[in-house]
Amino acid sequence: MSLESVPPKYAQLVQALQRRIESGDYPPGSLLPSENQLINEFGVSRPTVVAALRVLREQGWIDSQQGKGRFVRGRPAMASAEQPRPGQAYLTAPETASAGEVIEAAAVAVPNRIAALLNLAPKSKAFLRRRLISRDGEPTEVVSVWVPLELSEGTDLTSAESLPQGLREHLQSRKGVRFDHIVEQITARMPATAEAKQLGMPKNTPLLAVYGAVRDASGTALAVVEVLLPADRHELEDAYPIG
Amino acid sequence: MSLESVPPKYAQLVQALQRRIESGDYPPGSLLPSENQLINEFGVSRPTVVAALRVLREQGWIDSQQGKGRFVRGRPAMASAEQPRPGQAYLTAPETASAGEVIEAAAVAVPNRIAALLNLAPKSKAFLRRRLISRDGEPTEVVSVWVPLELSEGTDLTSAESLPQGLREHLQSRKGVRFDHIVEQITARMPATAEAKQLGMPKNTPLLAVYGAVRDASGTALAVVEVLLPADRHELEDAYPIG
DNA sequence: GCTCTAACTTGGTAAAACAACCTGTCGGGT
DNA sequence: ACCCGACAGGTTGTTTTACCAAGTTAGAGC
Repeated sequence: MSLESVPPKYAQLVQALQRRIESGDYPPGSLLPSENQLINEFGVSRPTVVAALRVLREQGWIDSQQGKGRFVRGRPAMASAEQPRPGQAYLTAPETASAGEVIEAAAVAVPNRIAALLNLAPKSKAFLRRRLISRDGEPTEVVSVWVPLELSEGTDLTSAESLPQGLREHLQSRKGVRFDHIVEQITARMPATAEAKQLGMPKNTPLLAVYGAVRDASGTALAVVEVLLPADRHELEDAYPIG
Repeated sequence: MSLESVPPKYAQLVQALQRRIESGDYPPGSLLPSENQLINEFGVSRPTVVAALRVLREQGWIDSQQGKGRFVRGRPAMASAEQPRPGQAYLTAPETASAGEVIEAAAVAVPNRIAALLNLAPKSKAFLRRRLISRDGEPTEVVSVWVPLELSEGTDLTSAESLPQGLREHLQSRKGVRFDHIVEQITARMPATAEAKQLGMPKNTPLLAVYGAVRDASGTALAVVEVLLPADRHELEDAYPIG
């Protein structure tokens, strides 16, 4: 039997048109062939053509205007720039992917900001796992993860060793929770003396602080990751389409 | 004549189902009525039902599984957090939407960072429009927009008055350029003495700086917006789905 | 208890029709 | 000659009917 399940026709059409746009066959700003032309050329029905063009429009490759036609926008610059957001890498990638040492792994009373993000009462406890990340032998970032106590039970988070598995996979397989989205807060403050010393930074330069609250689809907070970066050595970069 | 253009049927169905999910009529985890049930209840055809359910799935309201049915996930926590990103509001909304005064509007030599984002030679000139934004009578942010000289010609950017139109619409109608996406950089630094005075902030608290480079679909830089926020009074918040 | 089938589900394709919108052209009028 | 409206022909947007394919489940029959 043919195990090579062919992709649906509309998906093939999407790929064919993407190739033509990328190759310059359909340059940006030009008018795409009309629906009828595509029907004749590819030998498919109109719903199939429309389904393919809908995908392209939703992905940002083309614009459509009723009565005029569909215009090529070019390869969506976003598609390539899908690099992980600041804190996200530390949630999905295994700890062994980044050089660093675990400097704290225990249940502690949570700071106010973390309590708010986790929907916990102030001064209640949560499990904290904090690592000092190094690049080229120099300490560069402090990454902390707070997890509610009931979620940390039965996991390997207490280990002082680097986890060979990403936090996301670990919690998903052990506790059956599903990460859905992240609410991110970015702020800046001056470093405490101990922090400046840990990071080897001058104590008169600010610290960029990124807080990422991980939630499931219903909005329940599952974990909070905090990334502290010396602002003189790091920036946050990101790209997104305009509505 | 009836000016109240009715929304398409599939859009009405989307709204109806969203209301039922939000009201708890279709609780998260439950099975949505099958396509045939919805066809009978709403008196529409199957493609219409499928179109509505496709929108709901793409927006994250439901999950679908072939052979079993469609499961309610709940209101996507993202939908509400679709507020504009930090710098974006100043590009689309008219200046009159935010209280503030124009404190600079002239062609100036661009700083290095701006030159890099605009793909200009260092020390070349660009048009700068800078405003001091106030909330509740207190100055809170400095918003600067750099536009290449050739794009600023023939526009109202030189006016000291607040523009009644958004920068996006203005440049789009006057110069025919299309905003496509934004590359955003976030960093922190200490304020200059003049900046601290302008913003009425203590000079030992850091300044959050957001740089948004607006580009068209081909990646050509069209403008750069810089937002300066005192870190003790403002934070950046954002939400995004996990890949 | 086991298997197999029937009946359900969603996914995909085809053919047809109408509506809304844009852009020319061809008039008639000034 | 010029301007302006009507109109025809193109485009995309929406809706309907119909059929087949693939995955899941439950019950009939062994």
